[in-house]
Amino acid sequence: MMLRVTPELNEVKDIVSVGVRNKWLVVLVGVFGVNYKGRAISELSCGERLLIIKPDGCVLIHNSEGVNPINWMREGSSINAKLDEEVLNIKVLNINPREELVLRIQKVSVVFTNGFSSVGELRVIGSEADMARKIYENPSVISKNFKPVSLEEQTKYGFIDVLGCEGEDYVVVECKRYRAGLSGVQQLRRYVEKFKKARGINNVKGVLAAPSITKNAFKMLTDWGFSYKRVEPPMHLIGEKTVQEKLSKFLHENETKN
Amino acid sequence: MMLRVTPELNEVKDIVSVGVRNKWLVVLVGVFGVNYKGRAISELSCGERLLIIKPDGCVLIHNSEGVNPINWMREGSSINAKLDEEVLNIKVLNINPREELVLRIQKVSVVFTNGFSSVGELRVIGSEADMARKIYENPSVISKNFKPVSLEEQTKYGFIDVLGCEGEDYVVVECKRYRAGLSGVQQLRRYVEKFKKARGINNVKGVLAAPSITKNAFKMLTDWGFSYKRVEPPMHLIGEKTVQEKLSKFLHENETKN
DNA sequence: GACCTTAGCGGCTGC
DNA sequence: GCAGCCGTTAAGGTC
Repeated sequence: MMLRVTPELNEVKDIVSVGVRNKWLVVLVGVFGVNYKGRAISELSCGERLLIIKPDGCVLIHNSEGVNPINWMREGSSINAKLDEEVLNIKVLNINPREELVLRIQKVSVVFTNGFSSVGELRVIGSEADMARKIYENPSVISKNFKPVSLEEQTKYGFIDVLGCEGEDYVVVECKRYRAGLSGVQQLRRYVEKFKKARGINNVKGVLAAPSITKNAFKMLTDWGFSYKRVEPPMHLIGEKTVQEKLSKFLHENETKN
Repeated sequence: MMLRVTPELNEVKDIVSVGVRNKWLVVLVGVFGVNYKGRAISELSCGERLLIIKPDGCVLIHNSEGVNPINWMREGSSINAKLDEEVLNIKVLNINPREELVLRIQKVSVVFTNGFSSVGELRVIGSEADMARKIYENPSVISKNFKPVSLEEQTKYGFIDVLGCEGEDYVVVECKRYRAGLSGVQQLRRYVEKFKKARGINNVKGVLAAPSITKNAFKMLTDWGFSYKRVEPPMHLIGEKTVQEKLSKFLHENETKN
């Protein structure tokens, strides 16, 4: 590990270079400005910021606020530090897409680099796919006679979350985890139209399943003859205990399956 | 500033607490696992990771790879560190939406906290709005007779990027900065239909302007009687010099306007 | 590789 | 506050 507090810029250059060459993690707090040219152009004037260079070569520049970086480069970039007079210039290059980031570092309060390799797996439950699965397993939330047929069925025009039957009719279900908006209604419309055309039939219903729906979306939906079904997503404001039980259950099931 | 290398966990607790209380930046590299409960549920097993707590209270947990954090909490969270036996537990709470993040820290290689306040402004050019402006100012990229009427008409009939006329007809233009897909076609369709209905007219054309278009999207577009116009976005693979000129020009114009 | 989708999307703008 | 939508969107899956 290498670490310096309020270092000279040539020391910073060395630490950054070593970190990058060894594919270590580099963290730097200092005063610098940033220029980006690539998919867009941006100019960020000088200020105190946090620079992170990860082992995979991606670069993050963070402000004092917010979850997202104010500037960044994706993995696989080439990184080069050069001391020009009173400024340490770090140039980050990517090909495909061709883009370039230049940092003009004036002052550094801390910099360090260290070997860094994350292991460990992230497991998430509560996605939209989980919601479709919930409907597939509890078809009565759509209607008494709804019989699900397929889940996440791929078509040329996107994939249908749940497809099923209701008596003589087909039913296409589009799920939204949160309040459904216009685009969800249009997705549903697209799937229903394509399904009708592909099968040469007309008895296809469309259902939008979501915990709630915007006013405009509801109007559009009913204008087109579709219907809305209120369905709570798998993880909507459920209490501590339930969550714990669900998580344990999920993890257990997952482990026994593998 | 406070900084420690391979500290004891009680020292870590103190540094984190001081940093959070003072609304400083906190950076920590160590071995820990993470549990999240809120909009979804996730479990991240133990591994070496980077923790950042920003002055605004948002929390980022980064892996050795990728631009995005593997776990995070948005600003305004309450943060509490507690030492339980051999583990330092940091609990982060947010209300609205109610969510909770728990870190189980086992080992720390570096931790520091420091005052941190970013100033400086980010200016970006090359967005979709810039593309609409480009079309508005160079209407011939749509067609010889195209006469733009309004730009980013964001309220009346939806967010129409560019609205214009072509002889007797109205033309609705939807822009995409990158290869246009199905959703872009649907947006266009929605705007055209809305516009027709609002005006009670039928002579409305729809044009999708983008550097390229997917095969399916093109089929859908033509099926519905709309057309595609290849338009390069403002910043597509342009050379160094051009970029510099554009940026200077843009900045200059912007400054003289203000 | 093209294509389509979701995301604990984030963030912004307009009402 | 809601609603709609862009993003240097990113990341993941299927065909």
